[in-house]
Amino acid sequence: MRRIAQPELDQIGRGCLAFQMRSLSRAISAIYDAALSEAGLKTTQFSVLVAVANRGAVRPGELARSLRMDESTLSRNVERMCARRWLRVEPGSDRRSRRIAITTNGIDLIRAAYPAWRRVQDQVANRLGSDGIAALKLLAQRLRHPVSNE
Amino acid sequence: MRRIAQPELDQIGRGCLAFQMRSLSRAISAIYDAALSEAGLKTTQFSVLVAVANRGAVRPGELARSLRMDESTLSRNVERMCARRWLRVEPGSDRRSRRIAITTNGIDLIRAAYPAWRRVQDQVANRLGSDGIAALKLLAQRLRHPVSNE
DNA sequence: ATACAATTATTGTATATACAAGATTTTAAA
DNA sequence: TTTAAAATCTTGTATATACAATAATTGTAT
Repeated sequence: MRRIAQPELDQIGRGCLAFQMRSLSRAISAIYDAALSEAGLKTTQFSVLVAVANRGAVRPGELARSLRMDESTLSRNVERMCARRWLRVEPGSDRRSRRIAITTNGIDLIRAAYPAWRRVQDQVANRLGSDGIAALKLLAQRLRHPVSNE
Repeated sequence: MRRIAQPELDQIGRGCLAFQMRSLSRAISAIYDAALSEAGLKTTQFSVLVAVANRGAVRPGELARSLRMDESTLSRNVERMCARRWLRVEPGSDRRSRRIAITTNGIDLIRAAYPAWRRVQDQVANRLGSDGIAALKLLAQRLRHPVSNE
């Protein structure tokens, strides 16, 4: 088994694309979480809340696909948000499926959190610049649609 | 309190920069985790392992800063990795500080995981393209160093 | 009709993450 | 030197995340 040289190790550490992306995610999430904390919720919760408000009563699986989130992850998130009366789960058309709906409390919470979200969104957008925003879009596209010729 | 219109809601959902970044992080982490699972570790663990191997015995706080990770987060990660005998915590110069070191097992694990990491790194790099990689770098720079004129 | 496959969602278990609150130890100030 | 402040880590608590396993229901093939 070959030895891994020191310069190579350094390249691995700083060069790992997953690490870089996770690092960015942590950084940006911290900024948003700090801004949204005054409204008493987290970034992910805000996203889920808005998604449900946007789509009306929606099946868990469908919502998870839409948010590109694992079903079980969403399930746990919804669980917490139901406990807080921001969401509500109703029986679905099928007896195995369900429908997630937003409550009046949830709608109020979106309204209450919106100013803080707007501020931080503008602030971060400024910080990233238009090319930064474009960079984000590019990455999303590349990760969603793999290049065909390989 | 103003009502938030439907089109605006849609913009909030898909436009939230934190949400986009988290989504990317989930996507890329899933790819790396799948590749590294054959070696029995996760992306973050690999990063921490390599960082420690790279820097030699290092203080927790220093390592956390270097990885841009919360100290408590790192502490918990190290805890798990010590339980697996990949890392070891030694007394530091100070009686309040400590030094994290990699074990022989840890070094072996890096060697064992390296081929899988190399493969997935190349695969994702291909998928992102050189401009994708550049985009990632740009974002990191913008998030680390805020634009001065605002 | 019955047995098997597919759909839909939740639970078990484990890692990742971070804020706030300790617990120790050093340093600095009075 | 006694005491307050700073430094350094870990722990308490909560959320985020996902893979594998389970549970329940519906659809299908024989």
